[in-house]
Amino acid sequence: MERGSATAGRRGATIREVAHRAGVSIKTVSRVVNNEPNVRPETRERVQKAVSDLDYEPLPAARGLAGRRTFSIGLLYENPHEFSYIQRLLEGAYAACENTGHALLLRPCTDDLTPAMVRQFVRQTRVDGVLLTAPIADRSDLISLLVEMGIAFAQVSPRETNPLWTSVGPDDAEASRALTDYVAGLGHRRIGFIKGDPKHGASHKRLAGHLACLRNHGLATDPALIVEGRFDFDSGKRGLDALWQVPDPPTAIIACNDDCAAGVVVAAHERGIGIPGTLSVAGFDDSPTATHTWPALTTVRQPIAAIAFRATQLLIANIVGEPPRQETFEFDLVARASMAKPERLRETGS
Amino acid sequence: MERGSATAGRRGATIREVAHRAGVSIKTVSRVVNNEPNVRPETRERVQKAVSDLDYEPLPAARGLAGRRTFSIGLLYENPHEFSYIQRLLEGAYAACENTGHALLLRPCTDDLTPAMVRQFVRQTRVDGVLLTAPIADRSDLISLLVEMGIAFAQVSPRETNPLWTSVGPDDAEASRALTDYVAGLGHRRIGFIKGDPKHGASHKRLAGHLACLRNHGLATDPALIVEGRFDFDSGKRGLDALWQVPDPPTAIIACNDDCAAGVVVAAHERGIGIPGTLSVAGFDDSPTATHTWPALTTVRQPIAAIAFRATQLLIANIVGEPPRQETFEFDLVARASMAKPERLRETGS
DNA sequence: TCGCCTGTTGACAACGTTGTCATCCCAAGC
DNA sequence: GCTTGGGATGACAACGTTGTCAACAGGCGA
Repeated sequence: MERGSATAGRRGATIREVAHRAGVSIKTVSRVVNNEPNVRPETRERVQKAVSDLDYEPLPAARGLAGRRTFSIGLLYENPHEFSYIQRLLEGAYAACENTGHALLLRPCTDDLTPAMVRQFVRQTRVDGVLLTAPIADRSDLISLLVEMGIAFAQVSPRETNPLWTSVGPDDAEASRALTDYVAGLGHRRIGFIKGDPKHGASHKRLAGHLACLRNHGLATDPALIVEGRFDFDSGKRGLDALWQVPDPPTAIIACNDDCAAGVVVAAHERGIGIPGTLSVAGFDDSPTATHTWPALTTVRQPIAAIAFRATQLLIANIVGEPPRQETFEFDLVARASMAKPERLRETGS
Repeated sequence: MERGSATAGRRGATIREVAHRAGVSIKTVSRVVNNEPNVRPETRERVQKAVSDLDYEPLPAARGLAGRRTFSIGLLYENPHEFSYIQRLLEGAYAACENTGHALLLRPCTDDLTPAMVRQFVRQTRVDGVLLTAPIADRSDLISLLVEMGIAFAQVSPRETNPLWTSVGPDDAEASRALTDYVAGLGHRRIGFIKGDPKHGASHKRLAGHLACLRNHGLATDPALIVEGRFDFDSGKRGLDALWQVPDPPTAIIACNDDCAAGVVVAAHERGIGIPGTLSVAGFDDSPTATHTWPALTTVRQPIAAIAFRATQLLIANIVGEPPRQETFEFDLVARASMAKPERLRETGS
């Protein structure tokens, strides 16, 4: 029935527990943790061992209160008028936070976000909840970790929804179906499809929607017309190269997103393929890129900012005890000049 | 010599002072501030008046410590491999924060960030310092506010540096001079220039560098060749339209950034102007756009992430008492297919 | 009239850390 | 041997808020 070490369980060790284990006062632990001078190397080492043994991480709130420092800095920036996927995400999430007085802490990463990194982020910042954006939203290792840590989270555009967790996303399968339906409706019979990064749930849903729609139209699904890709410009160029080697090449290509579609457009220009005369092209997202190619891209607009806003709202609600919810957002088909009837039809049609 | 109201000065009112002024206990203030039930409407109103009179804002650290909630949520996201200006900024700033255990709090905004909004952000989050990114970096009203509040800040890519404040940015004037030098070196004599948004310091520095270089080359500076613009695609299209109406149109156009240059390229395509045959085009930034146009853009690469990283480092150093510093970063000229010798020269030259 | 319940309010103890200051110890200088 | 000084350490009081629980007032039914 000790004083300090009573709450060693879920909530993480306190400075008192570290001090007890190292056989020093809490002040000395504080000195070691803050790299202050005047601690015997031997003592320092002993404290450091206790710190790592107990996986101690100082509580920012306590530090801030006692030390009159928050260890946080603000980043003010002005969004340009047209902005990228991630900026739209931040915009929506920030707006939701602003309404409720919550702060938004970023954790950008490149490919290899490990559970250990997420764990450290959560332990260090002590955020109340976490927003998991695609493709991270589908990382089951991270989800298990958060569940285990008891941290609320919300998935933005996950591959699969789960009634246990809150998630918000576009209806990618339906959007893809609508786009393919539009393309087939123009008279295209051989439609190429460039897949997205398999890490993203959207890639699979868009492919599924596409295939389902082809079946509805009674069109054969030639496997040669479905090629690998990523959500970037280069994969679009490679995609066109691959599709143009097919004996009977497509008259239209649906790329996994606008950046990829832009790659198709540029690669087509390089080969002297007329757009939309010889080849029609479409993308997804209605990103700035979509109107910056020549000709401008037919695409599907997803309300990313609104999705992030809603996900953040639901996350905050979940933190204060509301049950998790799953929501889906509407999309808009945006027809532009990159997509037209196939040449044969146009010649005979009018 | 009262207990609670001794520190009413700089640091902001505490709950105790509000309670004293409203003639209630601190607990009742807490209830009102947190919208808890069971407070007489009359009492609630009295407290609210005291809150606004004293401009009271609860201290997040104290709240977090007492209430076991941080009122903050984390946003995890994966940067695509090529990313925009702001994403590069965030990337650099986050990396610097990560090294020191600081948290990064966002404050995105659209055009109209007022001092009141910044004040509220700082009061609410209690950040130790603020990163001011272009174009906000040049807002003297915001700078005065921060100085007055005693909040450390660092400017990223400001128009002017000041030995009193820390600032980090690219050498825009020199970069612009180098680019114009390169263009003139190819033999272009009539060079169009599309200005950037006048809110950005970079716009002025780039124009100044351009003009200085023209003088060096002994080229006349035809005012008709300098047109207004913004840092976006549409202003590039408008810029080309304007420059193409000049009696003796330019053989090369330098746009304020890559998005703008992309607009020039697309507008040129629409008019059937060959690039780089009839018209050469260059941009600034080496953004993803630069390689997504056809042909790819000659541009100047600025190490935005590195700049943001360094600015954040210096800001944190400044917070702990280091003197402010001003630093400038190197640039790289990136030559691509959108820029070549003017046609006349090429015909006679080889 | 007496309880009892419910709505309102406040006193006080956390919360986990850092700042301040006192104490102790040891080596160096006289 | 005694003093002095400084490095190492700890006791204790903040820091500003929320949670807990007790106290109190007033309305209502018995």
